[in-house]
Amino acid sequence: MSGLAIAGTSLVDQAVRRVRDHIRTNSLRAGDWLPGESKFAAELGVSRAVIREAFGALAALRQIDVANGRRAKVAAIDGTVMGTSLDHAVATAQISVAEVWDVRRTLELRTAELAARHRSDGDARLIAHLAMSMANERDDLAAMTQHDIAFHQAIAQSSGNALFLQIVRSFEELMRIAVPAAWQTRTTVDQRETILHHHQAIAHAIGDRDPIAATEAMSAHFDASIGNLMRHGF
Amino acid sequence: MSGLAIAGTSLVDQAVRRVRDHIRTNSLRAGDWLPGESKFAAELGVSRAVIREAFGALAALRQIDVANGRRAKVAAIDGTVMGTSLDHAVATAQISVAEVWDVRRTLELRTAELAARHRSDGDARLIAHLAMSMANERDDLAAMTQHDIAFHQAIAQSSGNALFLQIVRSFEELMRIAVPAAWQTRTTVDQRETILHHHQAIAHAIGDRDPIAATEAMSAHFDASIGNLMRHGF
DNA sequence: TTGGTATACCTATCAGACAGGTATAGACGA
DNA sequence: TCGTCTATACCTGTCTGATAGGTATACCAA
Repeated sequence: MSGLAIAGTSLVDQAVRRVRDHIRTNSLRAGDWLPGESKFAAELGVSRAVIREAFGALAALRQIDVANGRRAKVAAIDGTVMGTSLDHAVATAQISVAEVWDVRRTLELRTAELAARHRSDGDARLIAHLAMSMANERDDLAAMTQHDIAFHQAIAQSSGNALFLQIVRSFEELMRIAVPAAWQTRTTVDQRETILHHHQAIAHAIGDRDPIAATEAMSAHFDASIGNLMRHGF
Repeated sequence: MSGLAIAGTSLVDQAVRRVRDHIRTNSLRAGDWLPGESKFAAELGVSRAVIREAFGALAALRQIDVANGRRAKVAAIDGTVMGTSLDHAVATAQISVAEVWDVRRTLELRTAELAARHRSDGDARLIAHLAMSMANERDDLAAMTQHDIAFHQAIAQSSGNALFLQIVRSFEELMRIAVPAAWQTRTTVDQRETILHHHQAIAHAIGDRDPIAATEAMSAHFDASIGNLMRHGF
């Protein structure tokens, strides 16, 4: 009706591109406001429904935040996008947990190394505290899982590289399922103590600002954990 | 009006969850069909507009494919989601190119190692061919960039781990800008030859099934490339 | 100056309508 | 009997217009 359809792209796609361009052209930063839906609708000569779908798509990608009553704003970075993608890929059997864990291992050997180099004193305290909490609450599976996840994220945070943190965060959903499952395959007290010691060894190495030891401790940790996962056919 | 609003979640959010649940509950795989929009609308007691926005959100996340006239189907995995997230994060200054490149380096040292272990003969041929193409077309910046990107993706492909490939693919957009930029900071013939030799060394190591040499060659490659990027304040 | 309220603006959702793409059952010819 | 073509039912893409309800701000009163 109104507006020429450009080469096979839907109006919604064009709207998405227009909003992205607006962000780039005006060098908007996280927290900055966008014009309202009607503004974009009028500008593109399309109905508000089209812009709504475009906003919805960008909100799904966590590039903008929308809320009832107020205008949309540019969103702060958020690892949940990659997280939900991973979940979907695993749920539809396009990627195996073993493959995800290999990627995790690769990244977390590096975050351990970087954390050992760049940690602040507060970082070191938090990491040590989380390793200790895991040991203290070894009988509360849910609490221990939570600490385990926080432990790995704290290390990524200490690496000083925001992207590592976001990616490690995206593993959270999968860890929430896989960590307790792996823990329950460890039937002897010995096996469980080994895992807890690994965490403390990592914390110590980072506390000592020893990158090599940190990498090795993390490597040993993954060898033990992943080996177990694989043996149980995850 | 119709349907109780559950604790602050919008109807669209509920619809998104419902569709995701449908996929999981029925163990749908990539390519499988979903019910039509009206079916979901009737089931949830909401208007079709709500379902459309939900479908749009999932399509933006590449979890489903929608097209005019036919029902939506479960989408095959696609690294562009993380790619657009990266672009957005970099464009809004939430992540620096240096941070992305550190992550790239970390992952690609591993893909080089895995490729050396798991490559097929066809993989090795393709990788060697791309390294040679880069050298042959060293004067055509666009063609060389394309081959460079394909080279790194071919290695990730040869790793045998689909997730590595998807993540490496997500760097494509950034590489398309950064690779030519970096190339133009290399003013002497020597500097450029070095980069080309690095690529061929990687290809050889993978061809020789030598994981250690492959890792080292990739490491040397990144040292040279990133060092250059950093010095020019990217 | 302070505090509260009316109001303008904005998003969330609905209902109904129409245009145009896809797929398939059934008609038709070989 | 089998292949090919077409009419049709179903589906998505988009529009219009309307209502409900959340937010923020200008303005008035104390």
